[in-house]
Amino acid sequence: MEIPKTYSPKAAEDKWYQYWLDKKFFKSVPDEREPYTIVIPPPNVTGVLHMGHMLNNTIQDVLIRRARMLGKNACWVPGTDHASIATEAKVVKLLADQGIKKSDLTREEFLKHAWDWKEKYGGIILEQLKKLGASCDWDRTRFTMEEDLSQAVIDVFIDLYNKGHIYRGVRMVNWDPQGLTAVSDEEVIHKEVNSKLVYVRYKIEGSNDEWITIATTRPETILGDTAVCVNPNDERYQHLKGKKAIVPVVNRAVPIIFDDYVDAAFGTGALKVTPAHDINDYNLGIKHKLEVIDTLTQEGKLSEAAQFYIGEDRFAVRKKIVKDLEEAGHIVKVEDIKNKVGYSERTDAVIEPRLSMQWFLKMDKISKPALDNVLNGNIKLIPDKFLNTYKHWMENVHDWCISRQLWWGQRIPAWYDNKGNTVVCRTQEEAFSKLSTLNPQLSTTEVRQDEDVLDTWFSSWLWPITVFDPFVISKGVKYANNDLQYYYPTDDLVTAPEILFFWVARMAIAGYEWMDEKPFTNVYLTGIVRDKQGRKMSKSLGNSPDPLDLIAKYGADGVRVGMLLSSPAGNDLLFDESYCEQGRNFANKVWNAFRLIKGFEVGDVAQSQAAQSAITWFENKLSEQLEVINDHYSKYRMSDALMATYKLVWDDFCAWYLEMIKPEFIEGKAQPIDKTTYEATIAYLESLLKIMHPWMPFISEELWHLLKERAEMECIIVSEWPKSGLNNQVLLQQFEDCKEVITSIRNVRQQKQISPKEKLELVEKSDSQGGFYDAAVVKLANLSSLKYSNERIENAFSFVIKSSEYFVPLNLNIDAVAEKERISKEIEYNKGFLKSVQAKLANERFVNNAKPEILDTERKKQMDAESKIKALEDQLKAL
RNA sequence: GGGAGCUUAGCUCAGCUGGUUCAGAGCAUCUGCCUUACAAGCAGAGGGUCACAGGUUCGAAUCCUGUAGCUCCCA
Repeated sequence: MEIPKTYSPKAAEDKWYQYWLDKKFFKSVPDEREPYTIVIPPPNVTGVLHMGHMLNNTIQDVLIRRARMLGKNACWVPGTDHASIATEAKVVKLLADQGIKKSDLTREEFLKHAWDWKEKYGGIILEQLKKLGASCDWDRTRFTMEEDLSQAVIDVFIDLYNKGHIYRGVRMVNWDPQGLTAVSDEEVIHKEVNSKLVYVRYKIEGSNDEWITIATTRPETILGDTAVCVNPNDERYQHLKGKKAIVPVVNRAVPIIFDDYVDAAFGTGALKVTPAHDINDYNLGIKHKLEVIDTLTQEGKLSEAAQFYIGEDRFAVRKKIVKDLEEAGHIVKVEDIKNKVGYSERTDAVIEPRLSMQWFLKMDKISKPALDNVLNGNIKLIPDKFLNTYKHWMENVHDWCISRQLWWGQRIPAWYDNKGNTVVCRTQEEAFSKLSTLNPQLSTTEVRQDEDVLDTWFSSWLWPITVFDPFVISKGVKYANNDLQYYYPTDDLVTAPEILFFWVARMAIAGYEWMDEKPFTNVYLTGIVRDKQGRKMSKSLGNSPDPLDLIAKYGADGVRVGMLLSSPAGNDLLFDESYCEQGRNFANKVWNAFRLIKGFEVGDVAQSQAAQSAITWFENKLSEQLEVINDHYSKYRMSDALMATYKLVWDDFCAWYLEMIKPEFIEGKAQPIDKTTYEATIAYLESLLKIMHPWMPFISEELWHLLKERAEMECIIVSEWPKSGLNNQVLLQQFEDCKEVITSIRNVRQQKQISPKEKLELVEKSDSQGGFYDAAVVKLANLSSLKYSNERIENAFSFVIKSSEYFVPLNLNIDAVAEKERISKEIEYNKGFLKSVQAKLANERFVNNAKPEILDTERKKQMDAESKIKALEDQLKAL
C-alpha cells in the first residue's frame, strides 16, 4: 500500500484519543508506584478554550505524559470552577433574553436555571482540551460547586470563623456596579486612562469673595464631600485654619482640615474629601470624624442622598455637573490628565469604592507558612524571578473580602436573629438552637441566613485538597482518605503569573492550614500569550485565533509544538501561526522518515561500513542528547527540551543518520538493506518516537503502531522512557570533524557548480590509513574514493580541517589568485587568534591565576593554531 | 509614588558557577537544487561593538555603579 507523502493528523488524533480513553491509560488509582500529580488550574465553567489555556494545558500534558513514561503513577485531575460573577451574569442575560427578570425569581428558582445552564454549556472547555490531547483522568473531573466540594467550603468558613480569622464589618470595598457585588482587591484591574482633572473653587464660609480651589477627576462625587483637606505645612492655606468651605451645588458647609496625607504638589494642594467614595478619603474621614454621605446607588447611579441628579448614571453626571458648575462660576480650569482607574476583572465595569457590610478573612497570620515555605524553597516558583513579587504581596497582604452579593456560589453559613445576634454553623436547626440560647423568645421563622455567597476563589483555593478528599476538612488530616494521602502534595502546578495571588498563594495558605503540608512542589508560571505586536490576546481585540481552528489546520501535535517552541517559563509568547506551521512541518518530517524506513526492503546482504559507523555514532548521539533533554526537563526548560528533541530527530537522525544508512539506487532500483542496520534503525526510531511523545502524542502513537504489530495494550503512551547509555565523546567529536569535511566538499560543489551527482575524489594528507567514518564520508560527500597520501596534490581544491589538509583533485583550473587570497585570509585570522592566545600565556598573572585546566586548554589552543597555520602556509606555498 | 525585571542576528530567544573559535539556536533572508522519504523538502551562505557610559579583573555578554528605553507587579 502506498503511504501518502504528507501526514494527515485528523484521523490519527480521533482514533488514538478514543483508544487511550478506552484502554483507561489516563486513569490513575493509588498503587505502590511513586505518584506524580497535577491538578488542573480549573478553568472558568463559562470559558471556552483560548490560547492561554492551550499553552498552559499543553505544558501540563507534556509533564504528565513524560512522568507516565518514567514509570510514575501519573494523575492529572481536571475540572472547572463555578466563576460566580461570570456565570451569574451569563444566566441573568440568558433569562433576560427569555423575558425573565432575576428579581422576579426566588433564589431557588434562579439556582435551578443556573444549574440548567451549567449542565448545558458548562464544561465545553473540557471537551476542547481533549482535542488538544490532554491526558487527564476524566473520571476524576471535579466542579467547585458540586455538593461535596461545596460542603468543604462551608467547613472551611466555619473553621476559620471559629479560629477567629473571619470577621464581618462595614468597610470600603471594590464595588462592581454591573455585577452588583463586592469584589476582592485582586479582582480589580488598574488601567491607565485619559481623564479630565477639574479645578473647582469652593467659597470660604462667611467671606465675600474668598475661595479655595480643589482638583478632582471625579466631580460627580462633590455632592458627597464632607471636608476639604490641605497639608499642614502648606503655607498657602494656613489662614484657613478653623474655617469652613461651602460645597457647591449642595451648598453644604464643610470643615477645612489639615493632614499630612495630602500632597501639596498635586493639583492645588487642596483635596476634596468624600469618605463614602474613596478609600483614602474614607480613612481620612475616620481620622477626622467626618460625616459619610453615600451619594451612589449600587448600580452606580446618584442616590437620594446626593440631592441632585438623582437616578442618573455616575458618568452622565460627571459631564453634567461640570457644565452646571461652569455656569455657576465654580470651574477654574480643566486639564487633561492620565490616571489609573480600577476595572472589574469579570465584568470590566469601572469599580466604585463603596462602603458596605462584607465578610473578610484576616490574612496576616494564616499566610505565614505559605510565605516561609516559598522563601525556603520547599515550594519552588519557576522561574524564580517571581519570588520577589510573591514575597512582596505576602508581606503586605490585605484582608480578603470573601462575600459576594450573588446567588451562584456557596451561601455563607452565617445566621441572624432579629436582635442582631450572629452565629456561624452548618444548618438552620443548629443556628436556631445556638441563637435561642442568646435569644430565648426566638421562633424558627425569625432565623435567617446571610444572603451572600462566597468568592469563587474561596472554593478553588481548596482545589488540590478537595478534589481528592472533600471531607478532610471536617474529618481532620489524620483521617484523610487513600487518594489524598497518596496524591497530596501534588508535584507541579502550571499556571499564569496573573494567578499568582488569586490562587497560588491562597492554595499554599490553605494547604498549610488544613493539611499542614504544601499543596504542590513546583509552580511553573507560563508567560502570557500575546499577538505578534505584543498585545495581550483578547476577545474584544479579536486578535486571538480559535485554538480549535488551529488544531484543524496544523494538527494538535503541530499546534502543541508551535506553542512551546518559543515559550521559556515565565516569558510572554508572541504568538504567530508560523510556529504552528513549523510544528506541522516537523510532524511531516517524521512522517517521511517513517515512510523511508518502511519502504526499505530487507535483504540478505552484508552491512555497509557506512551503516556500521552510523549505527555506532547514532547510539552515542542519542544517548548524549537524551541526557541533555532530561536535564532540560529537570530544570523545567520546556522550550529547550523541545528544541533538543527537534534537532535530534531532524538534524541528527533524518539529515545525517538516515542519509548514511540509506541503501543506494542502482539503475533506478533501490538496493536492499541488511537486517542488522534495519533493526537498529527501527529501534532508534522507536526511541525517538518515545522522546517525541510528550510533545507530539498523536503522531508518535500512530507511527508506533504503523512501525510494528503491537499487542492491545502496547502503546507508546505507556511505554518506557528511553535510558541513556554509551556516550563516547571522542567518537562524537570525530564525527563532527567529518561533518566539516563533508560540508567543505559540498561547498566546493556549490562554488564550482559541480552537480551533487558527480563523484569526486578526496585525498587527506596524512600517514594514517583510514578513519572510522571514512565510508560514511564517501557516501555523504558522494566521493569516488577517499585516499591518504603524504604528498601534496597538484591542481586540486584544498582545505584545512583542524590541522589536516584535504585535497579534491579537479579537472578544472584552480583560480590561484582567488585561492591565495582565501588562504591568506584564513592564515591572517588564525595568526590573530594565535597572537591573543600567546599574549595570554605570556602574561604572568594569567599563568599564575588561571585554573590549571584553563591553562591546558589555552596551550592546546596555541598548538592547534600553530599547526593549522603551518598547514595553511604549506598550501599557500604550493600554489 | 514604591518594588521587580528586561535590553544579545531582521524576529523570538539560549548563553548555568567570569576562561575553548563564545558571540549561539530556531525562524526569516540570500544562492543553488523538483537528487525516487519529505518543496510542509535538500544543500550551501550571509548576518550581531551582546542598549549606552564607566569600573573591578590577567581576562567581562557574564560581576559592580550610573544613564536611557521597555515591561510587569503593588499603591
